[in-house]
Amino acid sequence: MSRTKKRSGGVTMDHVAREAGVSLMTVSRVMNNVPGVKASTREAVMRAVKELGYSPNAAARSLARNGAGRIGLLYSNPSAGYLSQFLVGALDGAQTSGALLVIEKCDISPDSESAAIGRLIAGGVAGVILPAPHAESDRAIAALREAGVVAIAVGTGHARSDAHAVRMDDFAAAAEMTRHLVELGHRRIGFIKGAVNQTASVERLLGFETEIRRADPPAEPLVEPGDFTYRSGFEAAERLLTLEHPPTAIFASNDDMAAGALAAAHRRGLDVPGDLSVTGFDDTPLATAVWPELTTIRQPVARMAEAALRLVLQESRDPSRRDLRALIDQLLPHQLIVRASTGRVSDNS
Amino acid sequence: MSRTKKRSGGVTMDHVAREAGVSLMTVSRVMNNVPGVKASTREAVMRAVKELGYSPNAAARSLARNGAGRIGLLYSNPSAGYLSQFLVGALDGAQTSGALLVIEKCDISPDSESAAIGRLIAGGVAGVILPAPHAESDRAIAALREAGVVAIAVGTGHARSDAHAVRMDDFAAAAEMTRHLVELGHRRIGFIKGAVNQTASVERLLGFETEIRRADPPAEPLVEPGDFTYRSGFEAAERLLTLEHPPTAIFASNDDMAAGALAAAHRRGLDVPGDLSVTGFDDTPLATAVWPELTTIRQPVARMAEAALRLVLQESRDPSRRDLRALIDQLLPHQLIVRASTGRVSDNS
DNA sequence: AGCTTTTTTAATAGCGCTAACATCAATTTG
DNA sequence: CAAATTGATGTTAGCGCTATTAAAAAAGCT
Repeated sequence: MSRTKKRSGGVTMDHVAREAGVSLMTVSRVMNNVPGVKASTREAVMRAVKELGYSPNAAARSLARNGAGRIGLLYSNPSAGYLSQFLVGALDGAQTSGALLVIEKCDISPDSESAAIGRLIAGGVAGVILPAPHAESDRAIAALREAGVVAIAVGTGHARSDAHAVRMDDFAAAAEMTRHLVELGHRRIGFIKGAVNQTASVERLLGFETEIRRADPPAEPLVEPGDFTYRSGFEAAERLLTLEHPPTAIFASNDDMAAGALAAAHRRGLDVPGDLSVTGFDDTPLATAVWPELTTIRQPVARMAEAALRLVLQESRDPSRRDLRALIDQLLPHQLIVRASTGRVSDNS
Repeated sequence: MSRTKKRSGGVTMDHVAREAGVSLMTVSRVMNNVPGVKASTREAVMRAVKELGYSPNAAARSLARNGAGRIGLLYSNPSAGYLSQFLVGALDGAQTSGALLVIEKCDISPDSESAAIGRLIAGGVAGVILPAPHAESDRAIAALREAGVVAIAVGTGHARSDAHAVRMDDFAAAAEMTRHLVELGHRRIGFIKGAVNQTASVERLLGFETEIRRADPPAEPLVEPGDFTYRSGFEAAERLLTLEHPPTAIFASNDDMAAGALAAAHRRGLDVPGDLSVTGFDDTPLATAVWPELTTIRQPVARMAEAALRLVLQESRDPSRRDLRALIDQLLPHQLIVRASTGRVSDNS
């Protein structure tokens, strides 16, 4: 008696149905774009929806669909830019497609990963999106497969034989970046590798080496290890810059390491790009938060997340194809972003 | 007939109840820590839960609770570090407390904000968390109030009279940072302001000025405008460093602007911290991704998000207090993080 | 013992939505 | 012209969980 309305602002399908003068089911059909509704009816429903400001209740939908449309996302790497963009993309996609994201955190240890995967499976998700580091985990993917859950690897270096993949062409992008440097006249080029357990790192290195071999006049590659952290980039650059014949350009496998290289150069009093060109990879927010702003490769992270979401949804909808395993490998376009950190090689090197 | 189990991995309360030999409702009570369950029963249920790897279905729970436990989060500012940390904190909290996060994006325009708020309300959330820029929006908070939805402002400069607040003490933190610089011997200190429409910016400036006035021997403040972007920090620093008597330290109101100041200093060939100390604010990942790493204030973003979540949940549970409006203002502790970007003032300045 | 008061447990009715089937008119066909 | 075929909509039965009410068991009182 105290509260007149059960819930403020709770517009349900029932209201819409009444307003449009149709049955509940028709509204559901319209909301899900199911064919077999007369155009005029559909329009009337749409009008009612707009009128009442109705928006479907994701929880109820997920429940009714019995888990289809509920999809998991495993993350571990709160590495600023990447995760943030990825989450935003995924959330966006979830909103649009009416999916329910179940986001599960874990750290890098295999145990923690397994536990998280277990929780996801027990939670009854239809599919799981595995970004960056987890996309390489055979164990995780095997567990998912066994449970009959669709797995999507995002950001791996190449397609997988046991899961769908959404990724970019790391090889081509690295080659493109290398060509950019070669065209600027650089012939002694340092390369800072990424974490070795990620296939994307390998592809980037391969792209670099392949393109270097093509250079005419020939170019000399100077490869240093790294692990995608700022510190490792700093240290690798220090090693490169203290060589007897230091490189005139450094190609770091990601923006964090490029920022480290930048710092190392500045510390030695080198001007970028006057004395040394530096390039990154990924185009995280960091790329434009350092000086000079980094020439880098734009990885369409948000779009990848969205694509992954769509893919899970689509694949989990019809279980028929599940075993035929027409594995999908979706490649998204990247882009070379030339900013202020690269320039023509100077004469006095 | 083809699929033996309705859904792979779908462990429901029913299973747990059967396993533990109790009724469904008892399991629910145990899961929600409702008192009135015999200890031995509770224990048996817990064992069954663990045994079966049961985890409650957030969607179903949200539905059954009729929206209580469904809480909204409005974001707009994909500014890398902050959002990422905030989301992680909120998602974490949601997981623990069994809430269902409804995340809604909008851009900075008032129209877009109103629309997003409208969707949230129509979605029947019990409360809405408003981080950084939206926390200042009177319009948004008014709309929420009117709909009877609990609003929590996060990261404002001071408590609000119309919404609960979760925040840090920007004034005290800025004063603390200023004291740090003064103690290092700096007497000409530049300050780069944050966006003027955020009260936190004002508090930080006030904290700075108050502490400056306390300095003995007296110190001279040099205040420049900024808007929390890297570029504005760069430009403000350029202005400061081209003064006839440039400052020996620059206190930027956030890390992005500090990174800009760092770049400006490097460009002029200044050594940090040898010739110039630079400090940031927030301790975003950027703080450790520049060289030298920034002395800054650690803002417990993730914890703030979690606290906000808890607060919404708690407040929305009993609507009785809703009108008494015992507004809560929860202050979370910050921390001065001293890194390599600040040092004792040099003699030859 | 017989009764009321406290615990503790069980049963029932939805929350908002969708899948699957049922219905009913408007066609088409033998 | 009755029967079979469409196309558009309506009905019914849950999805997994929680609130609420009813019931049973345990404990306290005269």
